[in-house]
Amino acid sequence: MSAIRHALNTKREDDFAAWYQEVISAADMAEESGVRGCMVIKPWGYGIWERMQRLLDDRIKAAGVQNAYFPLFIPLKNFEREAEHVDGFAKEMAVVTHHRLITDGEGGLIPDPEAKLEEPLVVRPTSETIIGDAMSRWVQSWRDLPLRINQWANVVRWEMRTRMFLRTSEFLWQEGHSAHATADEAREETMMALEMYRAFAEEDAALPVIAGEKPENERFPGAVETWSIEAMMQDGKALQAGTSHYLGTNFAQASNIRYQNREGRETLCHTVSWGMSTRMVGGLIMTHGDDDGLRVPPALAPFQVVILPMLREKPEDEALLDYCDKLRAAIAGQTALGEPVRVLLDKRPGKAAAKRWDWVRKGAPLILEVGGRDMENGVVSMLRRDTLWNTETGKPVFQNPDRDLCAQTVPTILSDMQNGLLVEARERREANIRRDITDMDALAEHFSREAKYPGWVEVQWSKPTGDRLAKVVETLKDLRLTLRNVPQNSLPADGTCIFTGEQAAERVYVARAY
RNA sequence: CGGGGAGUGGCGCAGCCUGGUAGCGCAUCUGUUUUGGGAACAGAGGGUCGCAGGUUCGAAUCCUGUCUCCCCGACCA
Repeated sequence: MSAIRHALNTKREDDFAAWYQEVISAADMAEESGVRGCMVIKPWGYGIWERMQRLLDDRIKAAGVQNAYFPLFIPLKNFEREAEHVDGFAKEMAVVTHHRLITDGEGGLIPDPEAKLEEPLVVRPTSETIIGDAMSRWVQSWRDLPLRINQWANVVRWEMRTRMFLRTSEFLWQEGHSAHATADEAREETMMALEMYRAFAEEDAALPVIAGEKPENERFPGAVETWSIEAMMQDGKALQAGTSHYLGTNFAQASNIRYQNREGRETLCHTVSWGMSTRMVGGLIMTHGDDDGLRVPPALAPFQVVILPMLREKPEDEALLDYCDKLRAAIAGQTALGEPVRVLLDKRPGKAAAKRWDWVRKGAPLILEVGGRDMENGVVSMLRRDTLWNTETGKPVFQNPDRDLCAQTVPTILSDMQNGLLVEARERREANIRRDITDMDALAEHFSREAKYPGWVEVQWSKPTGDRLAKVVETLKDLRLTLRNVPQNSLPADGTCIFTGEQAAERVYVARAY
């Protein structure tokens, strides 16, 4: 077995945080902007986000939800209406107080004191209040319900500590908002969104997730119930990858969203909100990345196949390019995962071998290198990103299929790869979940070990509330652990609560989290 | 926001303690020879040392302030 020369300098097992950052820069996904907590998303990173948008947006529209757009700025008083909401977000809001700059006389600019806003505007951290305002105008009658809206937008939360994609001051997301006549209907919508996220994560992003309800202490500020999908990263930590909230009538009350029912009585609506963000890109990296960079699931890859002609800057290049272009056209004519295959013929000058490693780091699923000898034999040299190395020789594994057959097999390979990434991630997750820990000592022991991948623990608990829950949360905090969610469809509880010793009510996941 | 570390050509770093002509590696450009698996050699270009003040004849270096990034914590749908 020969040593493999990986495409990255940092290995996951040596320094996971450093590895994560190296993937982002080596795969050319994003970079620091110089503005605190804000990043520049580069074409490859943004292309992946665009794919996520496309696929999730298709699901949103298929569910009958319509897109709209609401303002970036929210009057401060909108926020004051929902007390818990204020508490939850007040500490992390960007505020606009002036609308004009003047020179300070020393070559600089300062806000013009004369141009102070009567009422400050906050930059939206989420849009419940401003959309609630609109909903209060749009909803009059029971016939206007349900009202189901989604917006794709940027939001700002002034976070203390930021990490690219995982927690940035400004991030991109979609937020769905709906108003319903009844609690049952609103809860059904909450679950619809949760299921949509689960399906998107698993089918499109190849990210296995646990869908479940967040405990009381982890609820969205102002929500009655918060549900999430949780994914396990390769370092064993949990990442909340999407949330769906049943808001009861709290926000309807605050924004005055009422309708006249069939009996003519004024009635409060029940509202719902749900969101998924660019954080998903971070989850993708930490789930599918390896020591050679990112591996993009084919459904999300901006380019699923990259063709690299081995150009020599000589007259014969023309014939080679022609050969490659026929290959490109044949592949582009194929359908994989329900869409035309996205293929790039990378004609940039430069050595094919150097470009190959660029695309490996970016995680393009299939790389096809084509040289003069391939052309003579009517074949291509194919490299699969998911099975890159021959561990015996320490060299990349090239296959040499016939050019025309190759085009036809691309869809199968891509769909195998899509499925393979999901299976691999799911197996890794299952191998790192413990379900046999029943007392706090064992829990502490499990997470105190030097183990690189402590993973998650599913425990049984009595679902305490209020102060008793606060005590549990405090205990877990000492172990740097958090309650993740109570999975749907889990086995009923049959033991005692690991925290209180009482009869258990349900099962809940405990993990370190991002 | 607390503790720690760091900002010097595109990237990674040395120089700072003890002030005196801004350096190295990679990358880039040009040339030559190579080239079917991450090329070699030679030459060249590129930086007012994060920013703003101060001390000094002289500041990357010393002092003050400030911004940004990384790690740990606190915080965080």
